[in-house]
Amino acid sequence: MAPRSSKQFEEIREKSKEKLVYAALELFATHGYDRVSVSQIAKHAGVSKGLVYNYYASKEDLVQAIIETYMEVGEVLWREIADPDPWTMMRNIIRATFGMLRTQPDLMKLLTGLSLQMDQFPFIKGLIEKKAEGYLLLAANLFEKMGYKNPALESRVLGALFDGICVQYITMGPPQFDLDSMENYLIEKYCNNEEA
Amino acid sequence: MAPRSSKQFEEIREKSKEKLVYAALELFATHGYDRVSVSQIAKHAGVSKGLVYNYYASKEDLVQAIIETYMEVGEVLWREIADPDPWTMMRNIIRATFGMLRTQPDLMKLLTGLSLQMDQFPFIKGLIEKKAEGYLLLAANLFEKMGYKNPALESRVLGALFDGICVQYITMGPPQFDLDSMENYLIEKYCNNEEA
Amino acid sequence: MAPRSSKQFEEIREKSKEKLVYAALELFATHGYDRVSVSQIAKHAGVSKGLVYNYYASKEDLVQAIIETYMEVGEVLWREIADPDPWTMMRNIIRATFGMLRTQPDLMKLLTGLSLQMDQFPFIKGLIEKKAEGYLLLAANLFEKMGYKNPALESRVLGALFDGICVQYITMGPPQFDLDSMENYLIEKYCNNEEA
Amino acid sequence: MAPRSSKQFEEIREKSKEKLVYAALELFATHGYDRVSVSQIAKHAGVSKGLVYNYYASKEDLVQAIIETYMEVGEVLWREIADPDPWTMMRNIIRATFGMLRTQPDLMKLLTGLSLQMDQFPFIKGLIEKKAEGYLLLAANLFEKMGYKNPALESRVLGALFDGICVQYITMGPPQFDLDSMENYLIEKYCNNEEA
DNA sequence: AATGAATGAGGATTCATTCAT
DNA sequence: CATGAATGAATCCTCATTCAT
Repeated sequence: MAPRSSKQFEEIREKSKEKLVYAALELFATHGYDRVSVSQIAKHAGVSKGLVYNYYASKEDLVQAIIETYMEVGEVLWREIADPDPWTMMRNIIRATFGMLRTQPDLMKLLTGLSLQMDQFPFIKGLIEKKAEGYLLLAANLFEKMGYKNPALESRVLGALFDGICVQYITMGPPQFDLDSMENYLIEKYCNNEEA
Repeated sequence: MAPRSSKQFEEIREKSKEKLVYAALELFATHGYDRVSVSQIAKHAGVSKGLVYNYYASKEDLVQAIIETYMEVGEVLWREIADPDPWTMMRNIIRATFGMLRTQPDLMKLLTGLSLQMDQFPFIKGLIEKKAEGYLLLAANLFEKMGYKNPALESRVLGALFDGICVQYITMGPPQFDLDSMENYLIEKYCNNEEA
Repeated sequence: MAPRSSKQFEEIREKSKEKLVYAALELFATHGYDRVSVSQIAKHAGVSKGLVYNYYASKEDLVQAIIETYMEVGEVLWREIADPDPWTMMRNIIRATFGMLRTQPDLMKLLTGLSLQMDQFPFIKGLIEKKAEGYLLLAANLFEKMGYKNPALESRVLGALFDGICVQYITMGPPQFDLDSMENYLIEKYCNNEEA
Repeated sequence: MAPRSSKQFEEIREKSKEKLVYAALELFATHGYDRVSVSQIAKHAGVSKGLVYNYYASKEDLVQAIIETYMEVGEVLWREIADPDPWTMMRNIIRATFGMLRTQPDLMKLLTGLSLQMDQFPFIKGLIEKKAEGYLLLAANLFEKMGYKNPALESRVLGALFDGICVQYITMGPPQFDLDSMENYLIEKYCNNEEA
């Protein structure tokens, strides 16, 4: 039997890792990090418990990998945001945020849960802080261009609103919480040139 | 030699329970329900592990007791809300909400964390749903009186904003997140008769 | 208030002890010594947990007291056994044995259970051995007078039969296991002069 | 480097389970189910505490497995019982019963102990009842063929005798309680064609 | 690369027992 | 005499992690 090429090995590795990351995200989001055992994850992913430790040094390492993996996926949405017109750019931001919620609800749920336990997960702390800072600067700048009186505060309000929508969407779910109307409302409110 | 009177016992009981509930709330809020052991709670409260089970049938029973205890405390703030003028009443609601956050940040943190695991804590589910429903009706009614076009949606937005403020205040803390300016902003925005 | 006389105290003591012993026997027999907690016993007896330790040094001390108390009660049945005629005396023994089962089923159940754990309850070991020895001598002597070929063996057989009846009566209970017909059968079989 | 084959795993599993079941039976029989901790069992078996739970969901699950395992072993003795001649068949039954006691004294002890706590161990209840019913029918039928006047009662008596012999053999042990002479006595008494 | 047997620290819970009043 | 609050050792069980194959 010819030895597998290293490329083949790489493929196998990636496939297993993907299965694991996906299964873990699903379980973590549904039941919470601490209520899910590594065994459960392995079983859900259809691999052996030991394999998890072939790829990830620890359970905590695994969450970190999950978050990095899926954040990356989500970040694509943020790349197309820039626009010379602040109202248009604001609309892009809102669209990206809601898009994130729609395409990655599990990731958002996991992140929200972990962010409440930041002292237990140091890597989360850094990540969240960096994101928040970036968003705040960006949004404040936009609000300023749009002529708002207190851009810093305004961007905080919008940030809080995004978080709140996330929490409610997570806890109440689609049937009761309607993302679409909320999104339209925000776009109408924040992206209308006449408002200023 | 005479046995203690039942009043004496009652006092002792209450004192111990208070110590426990207080210590547990603090730890749960800081580290999350699943990361705190009953031993840690007992040690933090300065009593023995076994005593916890003299008063609470289980760890879950304890959280429930915590929530009931401190909810009651917080609910006082909501009793003085009613007012014939909708703008005044809205201001009272905002004040009560922020008051809650200021006086019971630990409770809010605990509640937020648990609400993300509602399926694991059935009693939370009921509690949150009831609260949310009550708030939504009340706020929608108010917004209608204030002449808003879409009162139902508007009340959802404000609700999400409250949740978001809660999350941000919890995760970022007082130095970085300024409750006061946020409160003033909201009052100005929502409770100004001229807006309509 | 005049101090209670020591006689009154004695009466109170006896009443409490009786309540405890009775409650404990009932629970031990139903659920087994190790499955019953001192708290349960106290509650079942309607007294406080602490009182148990006023009267008995330990849980084990309590079982011992139970057994002694109720053995004494049962032993009355064995005092009237003697009779010059061996067939009559044998009938008296059988009657006494079945009487014991009928009047003290709980005691018998407790004893049977504990006798299987003799190494854990040393006092039981002594007690059982003494009883057995006494019975074996008595019965062998009787069987000899009645003309049986192998009185020692015969008395062992009857002893085993008594034990087995006890076990079956305990496990299957009155509706399915009929003590009366069994008793009559034994009397007919063993106490009939003509058999020899 | 290659993962073990499932056959290898099976062997390892079976070996560990056997060690556990054997160690547990020994301890349960000697000290009683409730007096033996899972740790003790693991230590006695020479494995870790955690391994017990790899194979058995709970301590109760373990007893059940023990009983099933060893019952099976014992039941071989009962397969060769059938015989057209009722006296011969009766002798086979007696032999099988005593054989059980001789080869599986620990199992018999465990079963006897648990049968006194049937309400705590539902699976025992079913098992015992089924066995008893089967035996009673079989024996009654035999006694009828042998011409006994009251076959049902007679089979109950013999059943009780078996139980009693079991209890006595268990509590007194081989030196004092002689199984052989008892067995011979019963065979002589019950399996002699002339008696009828 | 993949498996699952094995480990043991740690967690929730129970309970006999003590003791101040 | 009587109470029940308080203790902590011991128990059952879970689970992250290691490792031989």
